This record gives sequence, structure tokens and C-alpha cells, in this order.
Amino acid sequence: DAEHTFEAPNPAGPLADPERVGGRPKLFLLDMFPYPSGAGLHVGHPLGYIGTDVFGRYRRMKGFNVLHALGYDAFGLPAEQYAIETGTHPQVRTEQNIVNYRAQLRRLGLAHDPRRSVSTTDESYYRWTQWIFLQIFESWYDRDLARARPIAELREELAAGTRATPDGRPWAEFTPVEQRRLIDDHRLAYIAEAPVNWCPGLGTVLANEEVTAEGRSDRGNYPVFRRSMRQWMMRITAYADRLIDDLDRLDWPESIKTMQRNWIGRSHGATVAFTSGAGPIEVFTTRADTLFGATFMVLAPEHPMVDALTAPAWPERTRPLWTGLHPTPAAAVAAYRAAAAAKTDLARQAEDREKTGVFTGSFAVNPANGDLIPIFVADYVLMGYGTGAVMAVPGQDERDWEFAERYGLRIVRTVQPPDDWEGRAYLGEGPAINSASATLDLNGLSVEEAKAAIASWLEANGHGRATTTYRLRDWLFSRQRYWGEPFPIVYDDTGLPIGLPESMLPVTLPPLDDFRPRALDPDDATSEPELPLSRVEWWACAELDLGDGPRLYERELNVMPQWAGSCWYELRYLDPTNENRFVDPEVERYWMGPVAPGDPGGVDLYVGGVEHAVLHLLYARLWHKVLFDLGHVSSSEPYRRLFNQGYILAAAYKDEREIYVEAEEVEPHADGTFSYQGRPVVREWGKMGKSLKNAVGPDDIYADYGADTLRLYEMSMGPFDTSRPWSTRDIVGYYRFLQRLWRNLVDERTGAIRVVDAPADDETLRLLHRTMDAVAADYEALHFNTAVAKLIELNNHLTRVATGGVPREVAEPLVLMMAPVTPHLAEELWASLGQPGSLAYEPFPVADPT
RNA sequence: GCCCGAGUGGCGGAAUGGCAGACGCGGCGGACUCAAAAUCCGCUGUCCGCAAGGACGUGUGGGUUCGACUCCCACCUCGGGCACCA
Repeated sequence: DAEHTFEAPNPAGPLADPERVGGRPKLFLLDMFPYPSGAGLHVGHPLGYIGTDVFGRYRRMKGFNVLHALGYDAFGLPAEQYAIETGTHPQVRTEQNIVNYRAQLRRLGLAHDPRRSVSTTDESYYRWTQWIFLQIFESWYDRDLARARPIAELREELAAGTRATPDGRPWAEFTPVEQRRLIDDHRLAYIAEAPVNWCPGLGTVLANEEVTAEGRSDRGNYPVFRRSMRQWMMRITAYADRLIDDLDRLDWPESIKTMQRNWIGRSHGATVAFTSGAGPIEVFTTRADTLFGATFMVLAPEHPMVDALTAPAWPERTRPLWTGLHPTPAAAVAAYRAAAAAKTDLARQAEDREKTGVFTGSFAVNPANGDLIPIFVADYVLMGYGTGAVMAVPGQDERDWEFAERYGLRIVRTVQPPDDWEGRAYLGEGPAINSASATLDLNGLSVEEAKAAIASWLEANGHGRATTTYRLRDWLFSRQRYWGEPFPIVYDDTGLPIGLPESMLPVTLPPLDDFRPRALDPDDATSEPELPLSRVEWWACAELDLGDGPRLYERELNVMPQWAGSCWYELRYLDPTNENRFVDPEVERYWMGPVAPGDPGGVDLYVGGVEHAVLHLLYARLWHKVLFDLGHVSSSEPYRRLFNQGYILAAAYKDEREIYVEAEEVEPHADGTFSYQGRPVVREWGKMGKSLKNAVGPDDIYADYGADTLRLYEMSMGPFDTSRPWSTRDIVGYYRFLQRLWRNLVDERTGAIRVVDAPADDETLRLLHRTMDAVAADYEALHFNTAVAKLIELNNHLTRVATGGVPREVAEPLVLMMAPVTPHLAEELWASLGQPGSLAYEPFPVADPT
């Protein structure tokens, strides 16, 4: 039955077919699944899908049990934005879009297992997204064991006294609410009042990863404001080390690994305590060796100690430059803080990095030499990194040098620069200088030696210790929108969150006609988010029996971010109809389990664009690691091998207002210029899509040339990992090739097969075997463009020599070798050659070694 | 500024130490046709030459090697990522 050709058997569970699993090797192939946008597919979308399909078909012919499926990532802002633009409900819109996508993709002949095509918006899917959320909510990170554990175990340890409470009080003396708060503070999914990215234009807060360097929203390009709000967070920082270290075990492009490493931003250094009138001020530094050169301190404006450090009056002879002409330090600090708070990240960028700050009126003691050093507040120090305070060493830090110059602060070099050094702060290697006291002498030591020496001195004297900090922040996980997974969380009258029992899942998204976020002024930082789900009064407050009789609870009214569903979809592909578990453990072990010591396991090949380097690919790793820690999966990473396919680029045209015009309607001129509706436009190349108005739909291509030609063309345009410009004109060459191939094997007038049983000549045989070798190697290496070139060569040779008919011993392997790229044509030829059934599982031709 | 990646005909690209330009587009010429399309055959890096043939040629400059698109050094250009992260 052709309908079931590409159904991959599981070893267990509802899709089990142990006989067909047999002793075959397996291949789990995965594409980054699409958002089913209303605009439909363009020819750039399926490039990756075709590539994985060719590879999957090839491996199937090599005897592999291949799992290849495609689902839909349909929750989230893009789907909702589109629904708002078209005035249709997201539910309706999403269903229509998926139907449309399925139809368009079906024509491409992708060998997917249709039983496994899930949508993140299906109740049967997001029930498990909520279930996994609860697993995360009900877990904490045990730093000693470096893994997540069930929260119940933390409660037991606290109750038994084997783990101390933060303030040392016995657990039994905590009130029930205090106990819950303490537990909640340890959860991997937790609620916190924290600085977040508030985007009024989208009506929601956003994750750091969704905000551009310009301080605008990744989607829609609206301004984003830093603001403190109470939100759900995921404790991704607990996993920072493992997320970095385990990259070494992954077969991923080095560039993506580097991006993740940079995003996590691990720095080894030391925290050093400086004594002050308000108590010790902790700073983080990667250059503790320069401690003798710390001539002032700087705190972020939001630093909690700023108030306590603000002196009642200016010390005598404080320079006007330091006071900003304010009568008191308090006035100066208040004015500076107000100015800093009013700035968006955008404004901070626009200021061109000019360092500003204000003196607090108080001093700290440099522990190395006992010097009294002034304490400043300045916004070039960020509260979100390290301790939010720095020891300023202008001699060895460019930013501190700039600040010191501007405010006339002392500069002491503690590393000897080369003789010809004409620069300012010196960051390079050199012997330590000016770095000795009665108890410590670093002079003459190299940077590394000095770091080691001072680390032990700090530790021994109680002034500090070695520490590691990360740029990575916890993941902001709630959104003030409608079209997302509801949290499986309710609140009782304490206002503390309660995870719903598994029996109450799914918490279905209630129908809501007025799903739009309230229109807010995108530039108004002070506006408040409004939760669309709060409009559903019957739902927002629910009577539930959570074990102590029916009571009223408030539901969580935020929804999950669009990334939630994509954090685990590959696992659901494995066991899409399982109603008892998100995935059967045996099924997961079969498809994703580690195959050797040191192998993290995971999907065998994951193909997608580079744009998810620090979003989806980081979040999915986090979820997977939590599931691994809790024993729900055997693989410690979701994606063993990652491959970034290139993009299809297309010419885009901008008019004199810098606005893109419909590329299809642009007219080229003989002199190389272009015009649109009579006005001149300028050409550029960019990723095909709606925003550049340069999308080419697949339907015309299907109509003119057929799906096989489109597949063949996209695979031939260039290396799989390289972006390449679309050129409709070039397609005809591959169409001609397929026609030539057809005519070589089939008489066009009679429809009779042009295959002869006579043996092929030696030259043809040699070429055939060379081709079999090379094409297999190319498919294996994802070098589809060169595989096609070699098949064309073989066919061109046959066109020349086999005028009386093609020997069967050449025709059959040629058709089989074509099958991964052009399956429709190959199947037809295979049938014409008198072969029964599909060639999908025919062995791929193997070259005769002689 | 820092970190990646890439520069080869008119165009997309091939060759990863061994005949540079496979394969495709486009172009030129020819066959078939009343004609056109389709198809088939031949040519198509640049320069000199009627030709045979010769010289030059993989961003630029150097180096390693019997031999370099390929390896090394420096630079230029383009693309991507990060960017007050202490």
C-alpha cells in the first residue's frame, strides 16, 4: 500500500512493528519544523526538506530504518500577528494554514511518515508541553551533583535536616507559607520580579534572545524597554556549564557552537571584597592581578548598595566635575539614576559610549594596598552582569581609562607595556609593576602567575575567592498574549503557584473571540501589559479539587512563549499517539539513545537555518537536559548532529524611499538598471521572503516543470550549506536533463522501453561504476549538487553511445541512483523497466570493486 | 573594535597538493523545419594568431613544494555573528 511506504516502524508502543525494525540500522532525520504562515510556501522554504528527503531516501535504499516526519510550530507571535492582520481567529487561521502547507509540501514528494506530523497547537500535543513544564516546575538544580532533581527530594532533605536552610533555622520552625516560598525559590521554573524586556508594540515581554542589538523586538521591530516586572523564568543559568561543556561532544558547525559559547559567556575570574562604610562591596574581575591598579570603584545605578553608600554631604574640596554641581551626593545620585532609567537600551547605544557617572561622596579600601578609592555610580557598569560593581583599573581597562580621563582619576599601570607602547590602557602580556605591599609582592610576575598568586592571597586573607560568571540570564518564559500554551498553574489565596496534577491536563486554551492584545503606544515605556486570558472570567477563576476538597483558585493568565512547543517536538515525533507518556522510553532509546561511551545521543541529523543558533537550539537543549536528569530520556542532548543549510536568495528591489517593491513586477533594462512602475529601483540580494517582497511560489514551477525538476534544481544550485540566488531561468537545464533521461530509456512515440539485454561496452561500464561510487559518496556527504552533475554526465554519455537502446545493466542502476532526487520519475521508469512495486527499498547500486 | 566564513569564466558553481573551470544557465554556429518552438550536434576563460600553436589566468603581495584554487604569512574586499560583559 503506497500510503504506508514511508511509515517508520517503532520497536514498541502504538506504532510498533518489531519485525520491520529487525536488525536494520536506524536513522532519525529531522528538519526544523515550519510556522505555518498565511503567505504559504515559497521555493526557499523546502530547500532543507528536499535535502533531508534525498538523504533519507538514499539511506533507506542502504537498508536503514529511516524516521522522517514534519510537524508544525503553530503557537506564538507570528501566527497570532497574522491572525490579527487578517481578522481571523488564530485557531481557524492556523488550521487553514496547516492544510495549505500540507497540500503544498505533499506535491514535493517528501517521504515523511504522515502519522507523526504533529502540531504544537494540538491539545494532544500541548498537554505534554504542559506536562514537561510541570516536570521543570517540580525540579530544582542540585549544584553538588550538577543535575536536576525532583523538588520533593529537596523538601525531604530540608525536613530531615540533611540540608540546611539559608538562615539556619530548623525547617519545622518555618510557617507553611515560608516553606513554600523557600521551595519556590529553588524551582527550575519560578516567578520573579526581575528586569525584563517590555515591548508595548507587541503588548508582551520578550526574552533577551528575542531583542536585537538595537534594543528592538526581533519581530515587528518595535522599541523594547527595560523594566522590572513579575514574570515566569526558567533557571537556564543553572545549566550554563553543561550547556557549554557538552558542545564539545556535538557534531555541530563550529560557528554555531561559538555563538552559543559567546551567548552563555563564561568568564573565569575572582570576586574581591572592598570594605566601605556601608559594608563590603563585592566586585567581579577577570584581572585580579591588576588589583594594585584599582584606583576607583564603579557601581551600576541600580546597585542595591548605592543608597547606603551615598554620603550625606560632599567631602571637602570635591571637584565640581564629580558632583555634577548638585548640592549633595543624594541629589546628584538621584538625578543620575533618573536620567539612566529614562534611557532605553536604544538611547544608551546612540550615545556613542561616552562614559558618564557621578561621585557618591564615599570611599572604599583597596584590600591590596589599603588605599582609599572614590566610589562612583555610572551606567557603563551593568547590574545584570557579575555583581553590578567593578574595581576600576584604568591602566589595564579601556573603559576605566576613558572614565578616569574624563573625571581626572589616578591611573596606575600594573603591567609593564612594551617600550614602543603609545596606547592608553594596556591589555597585553608583561611583567607586573607597582604591585607590592607589606604582605604581597607580584612585581615581575607574568599575568598568569600574578593571577594565581593573588588568588591564593585573596583566599587566605578573606578578601575574595575564585569565581565564574556568565553573560547568560535566566530565560523569561511568560508572554502576555493569547495564542500560546496555558500554564498548568493555579494560585491559592497565598498567591503562591501550585502545579496542577497530571490528571487535570491538558489545561485547554479557552475560546476567546476578542483575542487581540489591547493596542498600546509602542513608544510608551510606562504602559502596562494586559492579559488577554483575563477576559475569560469563567476560566480565570476555577473551582478545583486538589486533594482537600473543592476550592476556588486563580489560574495563571500568562501563556508560554512560542519556543515552548519546539523544545521537545522531536521526542513527540517518536511516539505521537502515545496517550500515557510523552514518549515511550524504549522508543526514545531506540531512536535517540547514545550509541557509544561519550556519545550524548540525540537526533542523527538535524537540518535547519542558522537563525536559531541561540534561541531554539539553546532552549531545546535545556529542556532535554532536564528530562535527561529526571530519567525521562536516555539521551543527554537532543541533536547529536546539526547541519545548517544555506538559504535561497533572490533579487530584491528598493525604490528611492528605501522601500521594497514587488520583485516580480520590476523591469530590467539593457543598461543594467531596473525600474518599477516607471520609477528607478536598486537591486540587492537577500533571503527570499515576504519582507523583501521577492518570494517565488512553487505552484508555477510545479505547473511548468513538475516537482522532480524543482527538487533536482534546488539540489543542484550549489553546496547544501551555502546560500544561493534563485534563478528561474536556470531550471530549464534540469528539465532538459530529465527529458533526455526519459528519452534514453523510453521511446517517445511508441512508449516502448528502449532497454536492451546486450552487455554494455567497457567504457560505459567503467563510467557506470565510477558514477555509482561517486554518487553514493556524495549522497552520504550531503553533496547533492555534485551527485547530480555525475548523473548528468552518465546520462550524457548514454545519449552519445547508446543510440540503439540502453543496456539493462546500466539502465537499472541509473534509475535507482536518480530515485533519491527525482523519486516520481524514477518510480515511473522503474515500473517501465518491468519491476514490480516501489523502488524505495531497493538496494542502492554498489560499484564492482574490479 | 573582536570572533567566524567566503573571494575561481558573462552567471550559479566543480576541483582540498597532481591536466583549473566538471555539471547547468547564457552566448555563438550548425542539423531538422516553409517557419518557429522543441530536440540534436559542435564551439564557448582572456590575449596574440588565418591556422597550427603560444602567452597569461583562481581577490592582492610574499613564502613552502618537483608541483599550490588547495598549505603558511601579510593585506584588500564582501557576508555573518558579537559588541560598555569588568
